[in-house]
Amino acid sequence: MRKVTINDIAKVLNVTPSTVSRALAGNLRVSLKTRELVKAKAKEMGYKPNSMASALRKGTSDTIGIIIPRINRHFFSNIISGVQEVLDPAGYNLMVMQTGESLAKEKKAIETLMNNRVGGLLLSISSETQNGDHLSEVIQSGVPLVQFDRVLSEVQSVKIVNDNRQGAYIATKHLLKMGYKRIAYFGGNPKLDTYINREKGYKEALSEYDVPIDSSIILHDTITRITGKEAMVSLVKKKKIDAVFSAGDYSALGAIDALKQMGLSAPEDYGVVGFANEPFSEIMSPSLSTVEQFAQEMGNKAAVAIIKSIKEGPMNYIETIDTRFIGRESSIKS
Amino acid sequence: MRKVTINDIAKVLNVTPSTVSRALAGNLRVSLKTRELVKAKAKEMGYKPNSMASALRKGTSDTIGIIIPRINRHFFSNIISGVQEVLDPAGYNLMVMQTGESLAKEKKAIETLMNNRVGGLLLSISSETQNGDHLSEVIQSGVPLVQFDRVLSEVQSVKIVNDNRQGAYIATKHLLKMGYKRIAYFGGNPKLDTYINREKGYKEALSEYDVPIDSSIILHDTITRITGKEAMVSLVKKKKIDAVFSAGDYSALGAIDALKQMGLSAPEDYGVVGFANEPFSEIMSPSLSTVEQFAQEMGNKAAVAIIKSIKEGPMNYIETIDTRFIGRESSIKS
DNA sequence: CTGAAAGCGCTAACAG
DNA sequence: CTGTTAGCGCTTTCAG
Repeated sequence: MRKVTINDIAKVLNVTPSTVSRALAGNLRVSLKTRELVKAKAKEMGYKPNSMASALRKGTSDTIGIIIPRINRHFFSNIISGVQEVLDPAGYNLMVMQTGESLAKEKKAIETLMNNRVGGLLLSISSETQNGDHLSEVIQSGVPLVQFDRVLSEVQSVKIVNDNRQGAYIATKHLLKMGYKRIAYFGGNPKLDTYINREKGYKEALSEYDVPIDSSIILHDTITRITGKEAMVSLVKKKKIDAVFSAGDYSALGAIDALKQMGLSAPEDYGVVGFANEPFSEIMSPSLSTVEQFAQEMGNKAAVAIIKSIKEGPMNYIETIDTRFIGRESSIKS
Repeated sequence: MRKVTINDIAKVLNVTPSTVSRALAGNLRVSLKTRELVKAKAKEMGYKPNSMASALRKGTSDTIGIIIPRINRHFFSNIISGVQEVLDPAGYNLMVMQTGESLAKEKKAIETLMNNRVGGLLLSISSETQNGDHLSEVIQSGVPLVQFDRVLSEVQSVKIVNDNRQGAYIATKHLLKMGYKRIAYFGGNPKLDTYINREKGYKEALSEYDVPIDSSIILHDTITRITGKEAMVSLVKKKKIDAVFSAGDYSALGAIDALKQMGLSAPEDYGVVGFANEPFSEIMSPSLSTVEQFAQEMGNKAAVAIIKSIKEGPMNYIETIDTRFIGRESSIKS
């Protein structure tokens, strides 16, 4: 049972393949009558277009590639969801690649996607990625690129990012308003823009409240539950702080683990605020104050941008998405 | 800057495209010397194979399609991760489609994937899907199919499933061992095999302990946090139960919400066990006893199966993955 | 061991 | 409004 092609339809209808192709594409240059005739026959014969053939001929496909560090992270899977929300009705498909935070895998993913002649590329770099050397091929080939969340500022492309500075700023300010004064910062990879900006926002809030910045309570690579817990134990023992703003919910959770273990509690003894609004943050006890990032929205915007770039050619601008502070038990003193 | 093709390389080297093609593919019928020569030249010229052209010619691609209800569910994103773990080193790519639990979208996803001439199809059906009519095209075309987690038993294909019966059985048995006697069941869509089997396991355990099965405390479509909470409130008020085995962690969480709201607690007043080992289940308070499903492993197995089916032709067998019970605070009386 | 030739299925000038 | 022609880039018989 060979697949039916446009040639088969053409023969049956005594027209040429071109006409069938045009009719199927809804080209107005073919008469309404033949258009409908062709479409009906195609359906009747069970015709399925061959995307490969079309893509080969056109030199580009309706598939968009997306590269992310890990798919099983709530934030990223929601972005994907948001991307598909837009791509799907527009007739584009998504090919998903994960880097697992490895630059080598990122390079390979880009290569594979380019070999597949994707119509566009959505990228959130791995934590190992330091520059855009491996993207030159993409740029030169003219395949539109949209970076999101973790972006390389040096690379020309649309960039969709959270306002990490603003999010950290309001979170820290909230702690200050609540009366906490010696607020530690738990950050991630200090080379990533994401964390650089969160630290910036944190410092900005402190300065605004004339709280001196103490580098001994500003910690990097303290972003997991374990490292957050260890850091908290140490800081509490040294009596250095009365609150933590953590650039991630997991390390904030670790901080709360530490408090519980030491017989202390939030918000009474120490204030704790996280970042990301992970699902567990609402459910844990005490519930965790945090900063919500609109992943779905980021996905939507990235998708809209890539479609626009495909249609109108590569663009180059930054779009920033506001975050929202969510006050919960861990930081609100009654 | 046009892309360099196999013809370009052939010209430069004064050989034919066939030879280049063969050399690049590592065909042993071409001399080692030319093979290396071609490869070197290809690299030098920045040759990138065109997957489309190859796929068109061969009639099938190295892309595998996967269809899932929602990507932003911990369970499914972990499956994808597991799938890629295997596909990636084997040289296959993944195209991801979501149905959002809609049959119409599932049909469309299948069509798109078939139009893209995927080499194989991984599928976990939507909750709306009742039969495999829409899969006949896949089966007939000879594209290998592997179903996972939510499967249609009538459809011939490899099927990778959790042992839902066994998971529910051990979870319920655990509650019985802890001394709970009147155990409610919170289930999902009663037409899905997944829930049918969980209910089966639940009943099996009860029978084993000579506990009569009471259909008034067996609830379906009670799988969200909200519905779980409502159901729990109602059952507690009626004094019908002393424990719940919930076929999902969210509804178990809802049950605990209900208890808290009524000034009751687990495990003292009521025992609660969930299913899925969602990340929050460990973090919430009381921590939730639950059944762990090995999503990553399921992904691995599905990927292995699809590769095997691609190489050796469609197969038809069921593979069951054991689940593991995790006892936590919500059900362990001291 | 290499070449010649054909074609996968579709689209897009160009012509009429 | 429709047909002719050519070709996207690659693989694969069939020859030699």
